[in-house]
Amino acid sequence: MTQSGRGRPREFDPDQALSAALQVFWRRGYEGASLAELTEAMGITKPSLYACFGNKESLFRKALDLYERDKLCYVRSALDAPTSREVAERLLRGSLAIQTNSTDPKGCMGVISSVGGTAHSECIRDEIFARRASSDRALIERFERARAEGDLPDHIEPQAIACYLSTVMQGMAVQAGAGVPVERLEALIDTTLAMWPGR
Amino acid sequence: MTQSGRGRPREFDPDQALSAALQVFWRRGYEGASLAELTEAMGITKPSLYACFGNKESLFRKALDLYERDKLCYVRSALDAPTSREVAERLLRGSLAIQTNSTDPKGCMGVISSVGGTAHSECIRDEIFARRASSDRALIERFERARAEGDLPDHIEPQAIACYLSTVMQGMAVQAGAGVPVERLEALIDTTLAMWPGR
DNA sequence: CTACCTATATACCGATCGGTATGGAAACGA
DNA sequence: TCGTTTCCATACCGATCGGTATATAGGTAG
Repeated sequence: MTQSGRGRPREFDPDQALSAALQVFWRRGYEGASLAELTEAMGITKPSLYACFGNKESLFRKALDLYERDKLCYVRSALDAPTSREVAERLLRGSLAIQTNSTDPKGCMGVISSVGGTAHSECIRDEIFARRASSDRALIERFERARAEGDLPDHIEPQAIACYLSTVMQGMAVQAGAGVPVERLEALIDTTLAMWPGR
Repeated sequence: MTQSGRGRPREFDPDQALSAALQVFWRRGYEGASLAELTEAMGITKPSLYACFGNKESLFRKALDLYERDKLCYVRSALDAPTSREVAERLLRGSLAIQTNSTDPKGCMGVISSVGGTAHSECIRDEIFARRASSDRALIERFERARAEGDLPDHIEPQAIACYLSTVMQGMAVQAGAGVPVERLEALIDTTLAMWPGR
């Protein structure tokens, strides 16, 4: 990752290679993605990968950053929705959109990489849990605001409804990863929104 | 697995060994569980394992059978509940009970073993998907009956509400596997049941 | 053109993967 | 007691794991 201008320039585009790595990590999870599959998808050799991205773990973190930046950007705008119901709808439809994209792997990369696996990848799991916790905090705060603004009944706990919504999203990720067709998941979203306890 | 009465009898209890294997598969998933960790937990050597259980895949299937028999037995009785809401409640509380048992691994073994992983374990995934599909079918049929009996409003599609409920359960499994404390998941169940659209 | 620097390609590292061959040790029927 | 049958322990199999040493190819700065 030096690129000082002196010496032979690299022959591949790091952004493009990282994007290819993201696809592999997304489909296989951290441990399921082998160096062989990664380098083949990225179109580079192992020494090039290590020179540019460090090791597998740091490559995964960079891929996770890219994932959040490119695929999870809908979360920010979803939280800006005017009512709690619209927040929920944008989050559900946004996550469904990325989880069933025809060009990307099905399901959620965070779920896929944080479930199961050996003891060697505990720090990876912790990393994902930390990011999820920060996202959950933002959601709770948004629903606290919603209750203050009258979007949610007083008997609804912001933390409970936030936990509920992210549970539905994670369950939807499992379903999408299992190959459940989009139409069924759209019906699932409609069902969820029909029961939403507020504006 | 012969046990014909002739020759030296084995020194371990296959049921006990299988139960230990289930713990490992449950915690690590199919691919995350190594033969080394399995044999150590089971207290036997690799040749004993292969003589008694076949190979890793067939050991996993036997462990999955045991899992369904011992841990998923609540599903049958849950479907016998009188109303749709009670079906949902028993399913949710039953799955939470096994997913947060202090002695067992957290989360759902089916989810853990069907998410991510390499291409070598596709048949394992297919096996789990098939079992899940059969369980989903039973749930849909139960909710069809519920609608016929007036437990569910006519505008609720049995397939949609069944998909919704299993999505919540799978999301809860992800949360439990991520270490979310039981109390929060109990609140999640309460939230879900409070929004349940029927008796 | 030269000296230097960096990327690439190949081959390799020890460790671990799932799975097995082999050689005794132990319990059965006779 | 004897032979047979089965189990167990050890060592090993090729393949793959993540990661790297080495040498050559391909550029830039002077």
